[in-house]
Amino acid sequence: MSSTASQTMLNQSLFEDQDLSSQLGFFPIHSNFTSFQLGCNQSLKTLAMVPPLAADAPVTLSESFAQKQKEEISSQSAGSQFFSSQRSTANYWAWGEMNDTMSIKRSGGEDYLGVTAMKMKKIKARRKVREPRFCFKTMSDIDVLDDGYKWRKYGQKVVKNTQHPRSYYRCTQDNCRVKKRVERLAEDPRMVITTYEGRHIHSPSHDEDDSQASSQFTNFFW
DNA sequence: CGGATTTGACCCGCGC
DNA sequence: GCGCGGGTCAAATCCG
Repeated sequence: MSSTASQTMLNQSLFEDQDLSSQLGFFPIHSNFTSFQLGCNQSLKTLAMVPPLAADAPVTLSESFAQKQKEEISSQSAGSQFFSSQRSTANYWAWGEMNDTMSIKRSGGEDYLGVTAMKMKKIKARRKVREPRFCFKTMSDIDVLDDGYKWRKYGQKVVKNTQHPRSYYRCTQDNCRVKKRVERLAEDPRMVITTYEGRHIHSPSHDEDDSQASSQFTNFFW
């Protein structure tokens, strides 16, 4: 329960903090996902890459950097108010477009990715404001993961330099403009990349509508 | 028959 | 200004 709750918090903070300039807090690096990205307007950044394939796999990415970040963040542990203890995960390491606003924190043998602010690339002034986006990678045979919402496909496109098409979906709920796209990673077709854009104005609707008793999965991220 | 999917056309932002 | 490429539209088609 506590785990799910804070995962949801993470998700909400990603979406509500549209300019990504204020504190986003810490979140546990979860074993289900191999990467996180969040975006705003034109910018989409990789926040974290997880994990080594096996728990005992060697850490290949900038351990010294991670150590430095851990030390830095431990001196400003006030940020940990965002999330309390989480279930443990294996020994994952985070990396990404690291800058001084992102860090790794270890607490009780668990790893957290800290995002206190995002350094955005320069964003041109634009009239059209894109919805914030959230994207993750999963290893799955299934392209369209069941996330509790109902989607209608409205397009498919072959993107250059990839052999797998990208599919575009829209939430079927009236007035809900949430979109998602699904594609397979060119370098590793076992990986599915799912990108969500926007925020649902309603709760997940499965066929057998148990809206209140929604499972852990339905509110895992949104 | 109605809703979902397919798919080529169209749109539009961006870089050159 | 032009072409490229990604995103969307919508008519045709599929399917339960």
